Amino acid sequence: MKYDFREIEPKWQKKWEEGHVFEAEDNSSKPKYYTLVEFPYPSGAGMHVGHIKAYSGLEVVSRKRRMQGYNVLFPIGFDAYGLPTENYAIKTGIHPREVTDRNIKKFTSQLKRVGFSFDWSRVVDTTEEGYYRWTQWIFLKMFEKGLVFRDTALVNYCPNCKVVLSNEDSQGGKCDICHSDVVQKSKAVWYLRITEYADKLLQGLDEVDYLPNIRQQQVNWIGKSTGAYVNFKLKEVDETLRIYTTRCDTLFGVTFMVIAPEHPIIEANRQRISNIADLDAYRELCSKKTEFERTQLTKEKTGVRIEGLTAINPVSGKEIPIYISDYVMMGYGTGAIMAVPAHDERDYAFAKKFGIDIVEVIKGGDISKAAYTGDGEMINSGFLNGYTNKKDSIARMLAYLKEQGIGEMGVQYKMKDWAFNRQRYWGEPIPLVHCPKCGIVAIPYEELPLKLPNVQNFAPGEGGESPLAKIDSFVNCKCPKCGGDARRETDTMPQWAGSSWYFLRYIDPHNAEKFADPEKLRYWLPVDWYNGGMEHVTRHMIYSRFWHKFLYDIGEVPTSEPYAKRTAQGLILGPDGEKMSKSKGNVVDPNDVVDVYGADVLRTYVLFMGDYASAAPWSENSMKGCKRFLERVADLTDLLREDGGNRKLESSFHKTAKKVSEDIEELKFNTAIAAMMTLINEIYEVGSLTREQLLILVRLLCPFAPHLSEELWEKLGGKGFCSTAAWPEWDDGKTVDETVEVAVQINGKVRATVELPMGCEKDTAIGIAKADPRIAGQLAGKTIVKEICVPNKIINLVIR
RNA sequence: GCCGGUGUGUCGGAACCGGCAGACGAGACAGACUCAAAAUCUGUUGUCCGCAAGGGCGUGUGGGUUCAAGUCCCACCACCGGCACCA
Repeated sequence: MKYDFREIEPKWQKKWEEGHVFEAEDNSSKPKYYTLVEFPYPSGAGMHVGHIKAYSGLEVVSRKRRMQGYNVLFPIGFDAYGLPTENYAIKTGIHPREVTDRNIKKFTSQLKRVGFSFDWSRVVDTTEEGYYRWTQWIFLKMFEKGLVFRDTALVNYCPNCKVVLSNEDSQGGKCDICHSDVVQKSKAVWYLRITEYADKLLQGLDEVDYLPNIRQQQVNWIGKSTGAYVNFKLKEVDETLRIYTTRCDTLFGVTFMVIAPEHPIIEANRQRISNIADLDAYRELCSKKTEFERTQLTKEKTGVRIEGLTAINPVSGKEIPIYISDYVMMGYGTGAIMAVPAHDERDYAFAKKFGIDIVEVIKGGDISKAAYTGDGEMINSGFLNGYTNKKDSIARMLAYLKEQGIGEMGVQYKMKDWAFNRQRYWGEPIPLVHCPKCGIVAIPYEELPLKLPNVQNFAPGEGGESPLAKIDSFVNCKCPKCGGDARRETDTMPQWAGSSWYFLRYIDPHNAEKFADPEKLRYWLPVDWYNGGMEHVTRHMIYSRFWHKFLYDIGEVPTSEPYAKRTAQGLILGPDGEKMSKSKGNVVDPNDVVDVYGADVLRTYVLFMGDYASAAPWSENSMKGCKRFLERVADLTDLLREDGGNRKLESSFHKTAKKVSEDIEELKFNTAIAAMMTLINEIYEVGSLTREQLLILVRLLCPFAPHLSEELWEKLGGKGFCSTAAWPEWDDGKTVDETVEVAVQINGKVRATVELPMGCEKDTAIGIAKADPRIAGQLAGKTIVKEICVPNKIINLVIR
């Protein structure tokens, strides 16, 4: 058959659409399967081949599941709120709504051209009122349950984008959007109390099947540490300085304390501190540093001693100095530490620089040279002397602290609460009102959605306030509680809000009464398989798990975890092996590929190019190999014979069906395709095949190259759509050949191969092997010391 | 520094539970077809010695376990990703 993709691809895309072939059924007796891919941000640049790879994986799984008789939900949508669109709007004056609609249109047509089997009747757009109404609704539920709070705090602020960033969005001290340096700024911001869910998010990982590296990254991100809080009495005032430590058993070795420059105890004791001017100068210096600079200066320790405040070591009773230093962070623990210079590298460096005593409490190192951080016998530690096990000494000290009322066990997380607002226009309005009398008041649920007003100027204000602050008609309102004059919150939600629950909306996208019908949620949840990029593992994944767990706790969803299984695809690199980027000019546009090679070749190639989870460079030549493969499949129609059945081919078909079926489940698409290539190479060698055999191959190929498969299916008189035909079964018994080639080794080196009947007995096999002339030659005049025979695998004769 | 991962031909990459390393694809070389090129088809293609038969060496490095190691163990090196003065 002639392979004319330009004709067959649009033909089948149209037929699928008209036949509603890929739409999920709502009231089905079939088992369900929910496959989810990360919905794209509709950028102006259009789709990228990376999107194609990201979607092709579960596309294949979804198509296979349908053929296996599942009711499959494989939806798509658009995560359309976000800065790039807004920045583009500011530059061009075109409204973000218009830009978004245009981009979504572009993405839709590109996705359809590739023939993805998405359920297009369930498309979700996070910027639509019918959608963000429910984003606001969930937010209000969180507000109601006390998970939303406002705080003035040091926040990550991007001076270029003029927005507050969450920790997750400012990794490495760089703004995630524009990559400029993030600075610390004191600001009133909204937070979601995600830390309240830290433990649940950690424990939930045991219930799900995530790739190990994904799981590990989340564990690290949550960063749970178990330790103790200890209260240090101050000499001059009746106050205590509370610290957090993971090694409370080293308390006898504490010779000084360090607090973060922002620690409130300084403000509280200004009059008492004799060198307050020095402290202020140091604090001023720190506040100017970016987070990045602060964390990069790992070698040289700086700090200032607080004159006028002295702490007392609660176990030794000794007076110890207190310093401020920027190596202690206000955002972790209590913002204060007990320093044990003998057994902590940072404290050691600080003590050396400031000439502070170093007291050894764990034997094993040489503290005149360096801090010793290993294990060993406790010394100089009163009642802890002689302990050699860290666990025991910590337990003993914890008991003591509790008994004396000076401390207790504590848990800390690296994860921080989620800064949940942006001073931007293109986002969900936060449905809260500031009332001079009542404080912060939620707007009533019935008034949702709180619509984003239409504005002309999208630029943020110079003072970093939201463009919405300039719209009086939006800002001025009545307090829902007391009816008095009030002002609306003018910040909007961050980009990650809409994507935190979109997988729920797909289940019931047109519901105007609820975010989704509970019955439908019960049927479809959890998502059976979620695939996306590694870059979302610590942000979107954590956020959406948090929202879902919250909804579970208030009885709105039936499962505690949203995603049963999570995998990630690797990047597609440019032909030069570098990450694709506009500036490098190495970006491949999927449209260009489809124009020249067709969608089926593109789809097959992105899955064939390498291990799905690893990065691999684009190679047009390699793609040509996939084109040849599909052409050779199309040409198989020339080899059809009634008697084309050949014993060898029959087992090859069974083997291929098994291999393709199993590999798809493990995301090993490259070897699945290789198996089909091997099969057609064999068919060409044999020279003929039957119609039934070709129909098997066509169905195996269908998830990868569905247009060609449909065309062949139709040509061969298959019933209905190939896409809904039954997935080929295989017979394990028939995947086995009658004979096997077994390698015969002498002293571990292969010297011959012999053809043996499958399952041949050991003695017989060795007999045949010895009879082989080449083996016999080697054995002449030697003694056989050992004979090893693994049936159907190998024979090894050890001789002397 | 900590956590995770990777290291195999010229390239992308295969290899189940330890059992013939290099499947499949690309590239290269040779041949067929062609006036020619492209496309297509056939063959060769880890490396070294050899006319050949055959043999030696080969999965980042060094050791080890085993009849047998890309695969297991120990030590190290390089690269990639994430976190990072986290107390």
